[in-house]
Amino acid sequence: MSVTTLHRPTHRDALGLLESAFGDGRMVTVFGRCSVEYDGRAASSLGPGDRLVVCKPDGTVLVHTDENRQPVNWQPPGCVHRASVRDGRLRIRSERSSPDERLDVDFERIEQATAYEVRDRSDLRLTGSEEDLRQRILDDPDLVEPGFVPTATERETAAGPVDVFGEDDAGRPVVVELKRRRVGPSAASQLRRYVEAVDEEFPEEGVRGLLVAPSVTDRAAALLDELDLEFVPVDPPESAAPE
Amino acid sequence: MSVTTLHRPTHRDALGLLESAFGDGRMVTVFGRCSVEYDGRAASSLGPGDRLVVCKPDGTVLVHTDENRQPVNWQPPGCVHRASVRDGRLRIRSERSSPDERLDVDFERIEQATAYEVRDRSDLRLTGSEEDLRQRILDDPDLVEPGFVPTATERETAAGPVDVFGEDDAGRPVVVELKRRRVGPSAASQLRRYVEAVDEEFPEEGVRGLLVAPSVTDRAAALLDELDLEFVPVDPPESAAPE
DNA sequence: CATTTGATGTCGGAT
DNA sequence: ATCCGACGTCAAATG
Repeated sequence: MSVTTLHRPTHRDALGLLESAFGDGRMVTVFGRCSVEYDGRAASSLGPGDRLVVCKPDGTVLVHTDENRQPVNWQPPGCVHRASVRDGRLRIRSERSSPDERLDVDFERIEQATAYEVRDRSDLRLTGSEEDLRQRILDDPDLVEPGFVPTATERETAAGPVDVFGEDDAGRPVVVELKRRRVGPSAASQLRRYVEAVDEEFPEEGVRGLLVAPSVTDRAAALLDELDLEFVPVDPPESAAPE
Repeated sequence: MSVTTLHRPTHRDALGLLESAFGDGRMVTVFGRCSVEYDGRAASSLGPGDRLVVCKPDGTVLVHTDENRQPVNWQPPGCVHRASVRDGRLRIRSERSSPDERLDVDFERIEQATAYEVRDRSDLRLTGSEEDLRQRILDDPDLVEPGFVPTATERETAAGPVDVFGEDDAGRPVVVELKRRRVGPSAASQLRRYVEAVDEEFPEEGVRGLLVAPSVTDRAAALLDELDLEFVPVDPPESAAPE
């Protein structure tokens, strides 16, 4: 049986469904009027309202209102769900340690409770990521500049790994930082850290820093200019083709 | 009626429910075997599997598998949902412009389709954010250091707004960057940008930069040291009380 | 609109 | 376990 639904169940009947579903690894949704308390990395309190609560077998909890992509409250994977009935009302508690965090969802009315058997073997295939941009540049280094020769990716430095490392046509070391979208000041700072670290390794060699991205903000452009870093425009990885 | 559910509906019946719900601002979930195609800022393809699809009246779409806090695919608020039946199968399409993005969810089997009336007037009250940390420091500046006098928050500089700006007991300008949790190299770089900008405004005054956070990573500590920036430990805003 | 930054960010990969 | 950076990040505040 793939889906089991209770419509306007008693809190005790809902409890039975949840305990059964938590026990055998099914996903659960409960819709109804509830309040939510969270305490952990931060703390929050949410008064009564109608929400959709999703409990996943991996320990995730999501509390969704009718707005926004983000849940209003949640618990990440790795938590332990427990359901109980106190004073005739359903409570879903989800906890974890390190960090210590607790989420309580208290229902005053339950419109629907559902358990789902989920079979899903497919993996998402995504294109247009920074990884794809890197591959494009390795395939055609002239996209960066004529004569550029990549020698390493994710090359370790004292400041962390550099996206693409190589040499320009004059043999100078080149640090390339890739961004899949328009960048702000933080990307310029990141590139700066890498260049400074590589400069320590190759003193007197005039290490160059290149920010490869579709575009930069004004402030980032000013920062790059001040730091003698260079911006190389590239087409965005996937242009959302209007039609 | 607050919740309307169809169990193993025909695709055409599910279509009716969705069109009705999209029309009068109800939230919808559909659970079943589906495939998902996305094209926009990036592009993705997801083969068949059982997922919970949530459509919100604000234009949000979420496609959730039985794992992870994040939906495997989604559409942000502001999109327009449309449902249709092609070759006897339900498709939910959600689109927006600027940027041009499209999400298609194609069902081959529908286990359940539900529409919800959502009433929710409560707002989340959250404590433990960076904002709270700032308030704590304004209330008791000695948490930063004895004699520190804050003079402004969100003070504008050429590099952007500084969290807290003030003077130390010797009258030197102080730039404070706040973080609610353990910080890495990027926070040190951020503070550096602000200090350099303020230094341009107050040359020769020896502007100090203080990173106020619960802790720092080794690399960040080394970076701060190298840049003559200071780390000030503070208790995290909400200590997850173990018990 | 675009920019900037925080977030209970989440997530994956590497150490 | 921690560290680090990407993310179709999202979301809010601000110009």
